Amino acid sequence: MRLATWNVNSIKVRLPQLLDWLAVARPDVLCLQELKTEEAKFPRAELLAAGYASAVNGQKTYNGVALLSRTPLAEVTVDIPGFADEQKRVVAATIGGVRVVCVYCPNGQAVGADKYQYKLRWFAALRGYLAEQLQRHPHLAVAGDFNVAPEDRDVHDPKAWEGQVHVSEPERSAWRALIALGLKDSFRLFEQPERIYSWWDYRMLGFRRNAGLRIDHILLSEPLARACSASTVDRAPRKLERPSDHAPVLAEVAAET
DNA sequence: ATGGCTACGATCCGTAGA
Repeated sequence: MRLATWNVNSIKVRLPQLLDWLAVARPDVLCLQELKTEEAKFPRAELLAAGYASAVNGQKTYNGVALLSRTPLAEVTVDIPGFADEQKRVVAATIGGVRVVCVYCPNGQAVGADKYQYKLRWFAALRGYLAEQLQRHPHLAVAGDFNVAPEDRDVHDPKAWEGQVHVSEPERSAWRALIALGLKDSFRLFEQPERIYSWWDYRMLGFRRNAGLRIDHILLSEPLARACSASTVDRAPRKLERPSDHAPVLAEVAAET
């Protein structure tokens, strides 16, 4: 199974690029974030024509997530059960025996802001949810935009970013609490080149300078991690005209798991 | 120099992203 995640920053604007990328990269499953679109306006028919069924948790203007799959999506659920939240950030489904949870974790805005407190509360709720999901589904993948750069090597300029939102210790601690559930960062299962990121600021020629952060991740439960043969970032879509500020992240997991 | 871009939904600016 080729599993991928991509924050498209508006499904409406990025649909042509998404369709092109699906045809070339041919993931089996793709987690999408920041649709910025309600479900009624989600391009379900266009994606179905391209060979992908979808499960959507949409929202107008902000947030919004979807799961795309070449094979049927079963047991679809939305949001984090028991966590009251107006923002549409989670959709999950079972695909080919793998439970896939697509997440768009809060940005946090700035350390100490109300949105930062919300981010930390949200991560605590996510941890509880994933603990329960792991009990039920040993073959669990959690993919999406986590808005956390786990280590300094995931940051283009750690000194400039020190203590800032996305790298602050409480955020990294929340990340490690997910890892402590028994989830593996698929990207770090392998030797990787240095300075690989998944997001670059639109401003300041961020992409050209490779001034980025690695904040989009695919977490795998231990049985899936053992079956994982590769994990990469595909920078190609970020080079196009009018790109998303995020690049897709992929993980290859052997089919028989 | 603490900005710089992009998307959205409201207008011709504010909110949000990271």
